[in-house]
Amino acid sequence: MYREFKHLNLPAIDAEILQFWQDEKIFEKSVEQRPKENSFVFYEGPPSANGKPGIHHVMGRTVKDLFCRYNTLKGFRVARKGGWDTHGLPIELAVEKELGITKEDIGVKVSVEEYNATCRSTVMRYKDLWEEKTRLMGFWADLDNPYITFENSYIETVWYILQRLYKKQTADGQSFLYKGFTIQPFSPAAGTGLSSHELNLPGTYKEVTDISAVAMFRVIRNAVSESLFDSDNEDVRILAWTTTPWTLPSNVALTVGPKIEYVKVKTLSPYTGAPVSVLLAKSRLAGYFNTEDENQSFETFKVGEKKLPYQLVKEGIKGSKLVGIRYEQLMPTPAASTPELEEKAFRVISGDWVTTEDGTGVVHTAPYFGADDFRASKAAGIPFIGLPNEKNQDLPFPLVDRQGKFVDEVPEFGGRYVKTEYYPVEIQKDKEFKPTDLLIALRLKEDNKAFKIEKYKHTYPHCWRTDKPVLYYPLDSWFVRASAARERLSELNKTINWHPESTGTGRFGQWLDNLQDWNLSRSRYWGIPLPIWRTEDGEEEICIGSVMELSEEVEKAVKAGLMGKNPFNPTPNPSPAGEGDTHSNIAGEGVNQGNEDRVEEGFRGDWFKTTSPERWKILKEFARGMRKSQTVGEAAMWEMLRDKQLDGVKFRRQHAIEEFIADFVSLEHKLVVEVDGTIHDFQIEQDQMRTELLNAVGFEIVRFKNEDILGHKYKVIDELRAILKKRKEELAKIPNPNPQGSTDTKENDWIKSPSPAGEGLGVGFDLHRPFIDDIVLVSPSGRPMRRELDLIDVWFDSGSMPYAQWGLDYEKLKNGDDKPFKSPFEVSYPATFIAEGVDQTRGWFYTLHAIAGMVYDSVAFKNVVSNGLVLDKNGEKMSKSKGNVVDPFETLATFGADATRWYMVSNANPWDNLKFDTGGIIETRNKLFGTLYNTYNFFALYANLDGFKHDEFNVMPYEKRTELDRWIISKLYSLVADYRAAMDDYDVTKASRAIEDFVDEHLSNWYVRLSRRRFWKGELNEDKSAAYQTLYECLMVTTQLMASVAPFFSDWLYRNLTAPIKEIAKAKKTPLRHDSIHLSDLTPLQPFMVDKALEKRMDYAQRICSLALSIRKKEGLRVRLPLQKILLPVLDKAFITEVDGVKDLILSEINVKQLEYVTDASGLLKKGAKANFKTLGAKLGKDMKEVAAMIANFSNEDITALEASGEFKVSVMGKTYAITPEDLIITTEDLPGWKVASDGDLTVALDIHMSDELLAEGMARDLVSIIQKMRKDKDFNVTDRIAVRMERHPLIVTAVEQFGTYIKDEVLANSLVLVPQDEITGEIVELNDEVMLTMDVTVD
RNA sequence: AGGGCUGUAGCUCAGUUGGUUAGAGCGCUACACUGAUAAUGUAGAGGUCACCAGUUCAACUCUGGUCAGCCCUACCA
Repeated sequence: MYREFKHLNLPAIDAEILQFWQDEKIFEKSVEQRPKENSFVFYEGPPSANGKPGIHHVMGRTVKDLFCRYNTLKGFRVARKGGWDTHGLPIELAVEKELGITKEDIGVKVSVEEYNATCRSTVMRYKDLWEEKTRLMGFWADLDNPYITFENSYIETVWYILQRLYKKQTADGQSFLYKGFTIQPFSPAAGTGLSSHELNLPGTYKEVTDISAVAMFRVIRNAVSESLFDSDNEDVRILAWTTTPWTLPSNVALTVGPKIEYVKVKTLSPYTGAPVSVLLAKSRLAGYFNTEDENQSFETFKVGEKKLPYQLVKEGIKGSKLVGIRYEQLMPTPAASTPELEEKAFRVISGDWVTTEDGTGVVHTAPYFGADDFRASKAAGIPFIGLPNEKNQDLPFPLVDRQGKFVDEVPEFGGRYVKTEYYPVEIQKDKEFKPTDLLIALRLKEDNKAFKIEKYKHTYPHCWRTDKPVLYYPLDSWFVRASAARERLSELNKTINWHPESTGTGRFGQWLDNLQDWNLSRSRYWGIPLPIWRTEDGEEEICIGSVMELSEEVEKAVKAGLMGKNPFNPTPNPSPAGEGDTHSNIAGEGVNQGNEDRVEEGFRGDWFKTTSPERWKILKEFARGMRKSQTVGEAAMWEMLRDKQLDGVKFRRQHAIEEFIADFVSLEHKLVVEVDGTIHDFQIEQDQMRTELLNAVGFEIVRFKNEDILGHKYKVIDELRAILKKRKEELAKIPNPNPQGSTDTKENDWIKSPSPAGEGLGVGFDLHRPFIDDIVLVSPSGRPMRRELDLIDVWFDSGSMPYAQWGLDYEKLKNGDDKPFKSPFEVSYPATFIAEGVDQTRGWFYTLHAIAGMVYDSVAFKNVVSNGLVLDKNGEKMSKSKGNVVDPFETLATFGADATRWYMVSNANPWDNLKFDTGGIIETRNKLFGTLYNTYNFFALYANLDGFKHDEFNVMPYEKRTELDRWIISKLYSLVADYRAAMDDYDVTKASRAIEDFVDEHLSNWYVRLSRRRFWKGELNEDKSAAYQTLYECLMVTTQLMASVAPFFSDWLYRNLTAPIKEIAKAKKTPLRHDSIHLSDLTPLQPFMVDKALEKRMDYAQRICSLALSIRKKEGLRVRLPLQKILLPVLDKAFITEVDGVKDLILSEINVKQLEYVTDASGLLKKGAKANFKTLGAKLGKDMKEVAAMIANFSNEDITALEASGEFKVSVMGKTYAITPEDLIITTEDLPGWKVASDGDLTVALDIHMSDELLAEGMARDLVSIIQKMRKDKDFNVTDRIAVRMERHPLIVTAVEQFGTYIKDEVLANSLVLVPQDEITGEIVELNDEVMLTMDVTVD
């Protein structure tokens, strides 16, 4: 039996199928049953579980899931390893908000350890919700073994990638990973760079009034500039405007817009009256000159007057013509002068970004203090101005230091702050005080270098913390030299199949073409540390590529005495020199046996115990609270001790030891430093006891009072130094008190943070800060190297995912494998397909591409679908503040996953923004799922009645089936072809719409409607069996095609359809043996099943029926009333054969007795002709219109003549054209005397004359209809036989007499009796609006 | 500011290499059908294809510009 259902309940289906998938491990099977070597590689872009999943994630993941499922059906093995993105600013910000701290407080109020531990616990906060959503929406991914970006194995693989970049060199020997600088927002007041996020905080941009200056740069006369000079002694200057006069000493270039038109104006210097010729953009003239003053006398001008006479002497100078002109440096700093600068700088260069909205159309360019300036100068090969830098000849120190002061070498202004706000308030208020910008402006005036000095109001960014202006300033960063790979990346991109294409060529392609170096550095805490260790002077450095390598380097450092112990024990790869082993294997062994001076750092071994883990936890909580309420003295002390400031000794703050919390403690020196606030005066006894107990476990205690610290800082430090030295010596003498203990280092060792389970090296050691910062390596020359404190951009994390998701394989690494990643990397690279939001274009898409391109000269993905945003139904972005966010759980629970998924991909292309409207889901549910469900139920109902069971071994050959059957089969396989083509092209919208169309238009509304009779009429004969088989096949194939987008419903339907034959199918291993549709093989293309001619025929039938029905409608002739004849004008010979094939269908559908064709010969047709513009256009050109009008006026005879002769000549304006039948579209306009309707080239005419017989038959049908209705109202079973008695009404007598048998047959009546009116009881029914009659229907 | 996407019926969307009646579904109005019935059919109303200019015999379609919405990037002398 096939299962039958009362109502469609998609959420219930979801639940049933989810359970089934879980019980039977369908996902796992669907992957594993496919051969490994036939892999379709998918990469999951890792989401962050830090935020709750939204409805847009359902969108993104639907796209991902459906192509994976589709390719699974196609026979590919599609592994989908899940992943989690765990680093990054959003997480840090969330943690900071939670802890109530700012970035500045990290390491002060909260230790880096704690901070990172909180990050670690926060990132997975909503993991459960994510997993639940993933499950409920039917996104198949392996979430049991996800890659997690904070795990050591992930981190070390990223290191490996970084190391490859570090080792890779450009043609001219530059490393792909280098330290450089960029111009970044910088707050001298806070002494820190600001992230763009910080710059976007509200209130950052403030309106301020600055001194602006238009400076005059004197042009040097030479071959390039010659054309600008009119006379020998002419003083030609270029005008450039700035709102930051303090950057003028750093000017190295003037930037002009290449397309902007410039003019030369003869005038006088407003402040000195000296004659001068100035260059500026033509459109900016009005900003500096008044037309009234044009050509006024120069003689009468006096300095200080407003009316400045001028003369326009040269126009039409394109900016590009000015490029290369040299000028005199405006404000030289002799100490900064170099031959290179003199040779290459102080030139006019070109920049597209120059505008003429403000200023003079010439931009003063000081590369150290503006990002655009920096780029433009670099591109033009202009050196930067500044003081000599021994370490890097190419990059001198800027003329402004990090405090925001001019360096001393700057004449006249050295030592001055560049912005007024940086001065203490008292100084700013001083009457004599003048802003530096003003002083500079005055100097320019005096030197005849200023054209206009004025106050200027504009918005300027301010540091949100100090409220003081921000400077753009060069800051150190590590970069990936992506610009060196620009062309190659661009080339590789052209091989990628983008959806939509425009993203690949447009947004992404253009971005690649203008690729800048990738700034990797982030001065943060929670992220992957940069694996570069450097000596203090930066001369020696090492880039680490694995934990194994790090371990080896640590071994060297241990031997050199820079590290106490290697935390990466056991070393799988012992250092070649055997002696290293003695003090690296077993904890505690040998470390402190002599050799006292080498111990400077952490990892002194495990011989000290602090307190029990349980107790420690409680104390830690307590200590955290204490940190927040520290005393002034404690704060001051911490300022001195933190970050190993005191001789590199690591101090911990508020650390728990045994039962106590020590204010400060150096564990390696076993020294506790207590700072006594006022409360200690009242608890002398407790303090005493505490001291004794701590002494007992080997700690020494020093106490300071608040006032000691506040008053005599340096004395305190000196004292501490002395004590530390003493402690060191003492400790060296004490043998290890607990050599056997602490083997259980995982539990006890505070060094180790809760590191996730991993494998291999360094388990238990967290590669994050601060722990990694404790590792000191030794340089080849024997000097200590410390880690560069930067973290890397989290985008690098996710871009490394193709490699890091598997981790490093040390065997391969040792063998020098080029791609030393664990299996199954070799069959998992590059990705065949990825999908992500379009906002990832410059995010994940880029980082994947860039890393793969630079590291392996390969693409990382071959096909990519970028999906758009999910907006609310009004097209507005969803946001919590607007309250228009859609809860994905609610949506899934209400409508089910399938309808939601289907709606999302079919309503609009995934890459277009989706206006999410639940109304659309309802529509999808009703139209597609409802229809299909009805169709299935219809099938199940009758199949069960007839005892039909699909038999794979006894299928009727297609050629034996009816026209209608063969038609729907043809349509079905046309759909298969269209669907596969669209899906192979990653166009799921097209594919899903094709299915909708098939199900609704063809299967339900045509095939099932016309076949209904076959299912419920008569015994299970051949024809009926064919109908079942055909419908079964349609349902089966359709549901499989739907399986990718609607995995639940399709599996449910598949299981219902196959349940009755599952046993046999399994036994005989037929295609239907699979338990789940997701394990089946996609229906192959069946070109032989597709019969386009048949489809065309049926299309005729559908259109003819539609036209005939519309005539009936117009004439008020109900369909039950049979008509005698339909006439079809014949336009070409094939038409007759084509329509003949579907003649019976048409006749029964529109209830007409016969069909006749009318040809020209009949003389009945009235034809019309229209120009076929497509063919005529080329022929006629301009005469098109006239000829078209002529053709429209063709008479019947003209057309007939043309058709007969095959040619017709028309002449227009003296030209003669030959028109062939192909140039005309001939239609039948009318059949005089008939009721006619037409659609395009198709016309039908109906004979609407009635006869008694037709009327009787119509009446019989009306009776059938009314009896059927009564059967239904009375809830009879479909198979019940009945007895019918009805009133002998005069209008029905003929019908009953002539068509009695027919009626009985139709309504399954054993008897049909006409009874006089007064003898009948029963219901009074209304027959076709005319007749009221009494009727009695009972089960017989 | 730069780059990208989108703009077609009240709503959601199709619209092939330019070709003369610009389509579908929903919604609305009217009617019909009824052994799929919380379905279905037919008909109707509803469009300056965002706007302007150009190319062309012919533009929703191609080109340029404008406007609006959104996304990404950048923040300016």
